Amino acid sequence: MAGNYWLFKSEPGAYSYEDLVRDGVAEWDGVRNYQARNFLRDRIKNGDQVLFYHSNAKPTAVIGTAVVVKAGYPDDTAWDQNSDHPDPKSSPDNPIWYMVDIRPLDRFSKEVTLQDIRNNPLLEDMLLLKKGGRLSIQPITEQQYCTICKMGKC
DNA sequence: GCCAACGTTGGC
DNA sequence: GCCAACGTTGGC
Repeated sequence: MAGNYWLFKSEPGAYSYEDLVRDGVAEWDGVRNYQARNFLRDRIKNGDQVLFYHSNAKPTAVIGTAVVVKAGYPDDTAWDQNSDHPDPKSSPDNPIWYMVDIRPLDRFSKEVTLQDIRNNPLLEDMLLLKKGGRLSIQPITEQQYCTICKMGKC
């Protein structure tokens, strides 16, 4: 299988890996950044594998893996005024924002912290480490994915 | 809580 | 189309 690999960021206070395990399947909604939207809409496919990263956490780290179970489709929370992130410019007829569904795979027995990633020369090219690597959805390589999985002993 | 680095908005 | 102001992200 020639799927793609991604890193999804989430603030654990908003939605943690534990929440994903509890829910079983999560709609990855609320992404309001065009670059990330393009990935969600055009590139992320069923079966793609995902590293789940906790940002704004102690420590900031990759917690586990997940798999995409539904490719990009319109984010209907955008036109729900009661949602956490409504956008009046988006509508069912003309959706601006997209989301995917993911399901948890393996929780790491050891969190892979940002510092661990920095310290591994194999991972020096990751967007996460670049200045301004704030994108909440980042493409990663298979090698980067596998390296981090091994570090997390999953 | 601070602040650097971005993205977005809006006046012109 | 430029760019200043503003909001957000996210590490520390």
